[in-house]
Formats: sequence, C-alpha cells, structure tokens
Amino acid sequence: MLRDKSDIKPTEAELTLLNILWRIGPATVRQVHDTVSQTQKSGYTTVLKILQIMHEKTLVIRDESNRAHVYAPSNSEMVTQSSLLKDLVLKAFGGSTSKLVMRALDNSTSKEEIEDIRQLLNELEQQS
Amino acid sequence: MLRDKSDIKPTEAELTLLNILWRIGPATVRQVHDTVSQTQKSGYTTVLKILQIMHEKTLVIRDESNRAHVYAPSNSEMVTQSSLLKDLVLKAFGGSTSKLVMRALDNSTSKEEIEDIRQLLNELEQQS
DNA sequence: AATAAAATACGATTATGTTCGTATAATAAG
DNA sequence: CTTATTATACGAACATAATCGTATTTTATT
Repeated sequence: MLRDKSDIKPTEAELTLLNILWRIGPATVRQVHDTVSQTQKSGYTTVLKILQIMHEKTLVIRDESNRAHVYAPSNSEMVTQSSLLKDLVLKAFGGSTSKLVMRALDNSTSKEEIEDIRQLLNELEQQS
Repeated sequence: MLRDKSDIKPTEAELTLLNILWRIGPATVRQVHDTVSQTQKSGYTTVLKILQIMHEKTLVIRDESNRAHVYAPSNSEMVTQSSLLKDLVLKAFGGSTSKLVMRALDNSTSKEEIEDIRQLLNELEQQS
C-alpha cells in the first residue's frame, strides 16, 4: 500500500520543525534552531540533519540560492493536519470521522469552542 | 516530562493488536494471530512478541492460568482514543481541540453525522 | 511411553528515527 | 592575506520498533 506524496506522515521530530516553519515562515537552519531552542535543548546539527531528511522526503522545499539554505514546508498546515487526522481515524476510530469528533468533544471544550463548532455545522449543512 | 500510565502511547503494531482485542474481546495469541492474518501477513511469534512487550508496558493484562495465555486491553478503547487525540491536539493543533474538530469536519461528514454531532453539542452545552 | 503438536521465552536481525561529532567549504573580520 | 566564523555534508552511534528463528516446555495423540 503505497502512500501518496501528500500523505507522507512526519515523524515526531519532523512535526516539531514543521510547526516552527508554519509559525515563523521560511527560515534558515539557524533560525529554526534558535526557535526550537526556546523550548527544548537540541544540537544545531541535529536540526540541520532533520531538515535535510525532510528535504529528501519532500516534506520541505529549500532555497539554495544563498549559502544558508532557506527551508519551507511543502504542504500547508491544513493539508498536513488533514493527513494526520485521516491516519488516526483509520487506525483508531474504525474509519469513522464522527466517532473521532465526538470523542474529541467529550473531553474538554469551552463554551466558545462549542459555539464555533455549531456555526461550522450550520455552514456544512447548507452546503450539502 | 513523565507520562501517566494511562497515557502510554501504543506503537502502530500495538494499536493494530489493541483494535483486534477490542473487537473480539480477550484472546489468546493464536486467536489474535488468526484475526490479524485475515488482513495482513504476520508471523505467529511476531504477534506473540508484540503482546509480550505490550504486557511489559502494561498496555494489556494477561491471564496465565491456562497454558495459552489470554490477553486483554488494560484500558478501554475510549481511554486510548482520548489519549491519542490529546497527543495529536498538542502536537499538530497547538493544543486546540476545536481546531482539530473543525479540521476533521471540513473533510467529509454526512448529514446524519452532522446531526449526531449537533445533538452532542446541545448536551455538552447544558452541562456547562 | 514415545512422538507429535502447540505453547512461551529469548535472542538476533533488520528497519527506522534521533542525535551529534567531525570534516570540509564558504564567507566575514582582522 | 590570514584567521575566525558560520555554513553544509556525512557518517557513526544510539534508541526504539518490528520481525522472526530456534530452544524449551507443556499438553495431546497414538
């Protein structure tokens, strides 16, 4: 069962770096390392290596026109989130998205969040 | 940052076996292997080993009173699903459950599912 | 009782992910 | 120009996961 390119599942370390890139935009290894260092200890070459591997896997693109390469995510945060959700739905919720949603809502959701979701439901219902 | 016992994250192979145990109930290695073999090729001792590891990690309990040990999940499907969701919310949705829910709903949800979810929202709102 | 069948235990192997040290190249500073 | 700084590349080391073969034990069959 081959995976679509857009469906490559990032590992834990990779997801950490993707999150940073989504937040701060295209960045050099140094910038990514500085950012990641704010919350966890990590060697510079470790970050470099992970980004290089991500580049091989096409999880990121990179601009090599300057000495310090600039990395950017290949896929949007949205696409990656959807991919991860799809994966979890299949592996832990028997393929049912609504089961996942209901389990998520069970846990902890504020009043404002409930309203946001209700609104989205209205919009979805009108579309279909 | 230590993990709570109920928060041990199963690996992919472990989750496959947990799914089977939830579905067919407490089972011997042979029963689990027979079931898993219906959808994928897998050696008997591989299944045995994974179950033994899961036992060490306390992901499953086992009844050793008979020669063929009987394995059962330590945690309910619900608890494990919640744990996996919590993990994903933190790693890919900046800690926001509602963002995850909205992304999940974006993708594909039927009219019936939307109604189910709306009802759950009503119940949740009354509680809070 | 002897043999076959079926179970667990254990260790070796392989794959993947993570970390980082060292070598080398390019640029900046003196 | 020489030296220091700052990049990338590369490979080694370690950790975890996954797979399976073999040894041993227990039970069933004849």
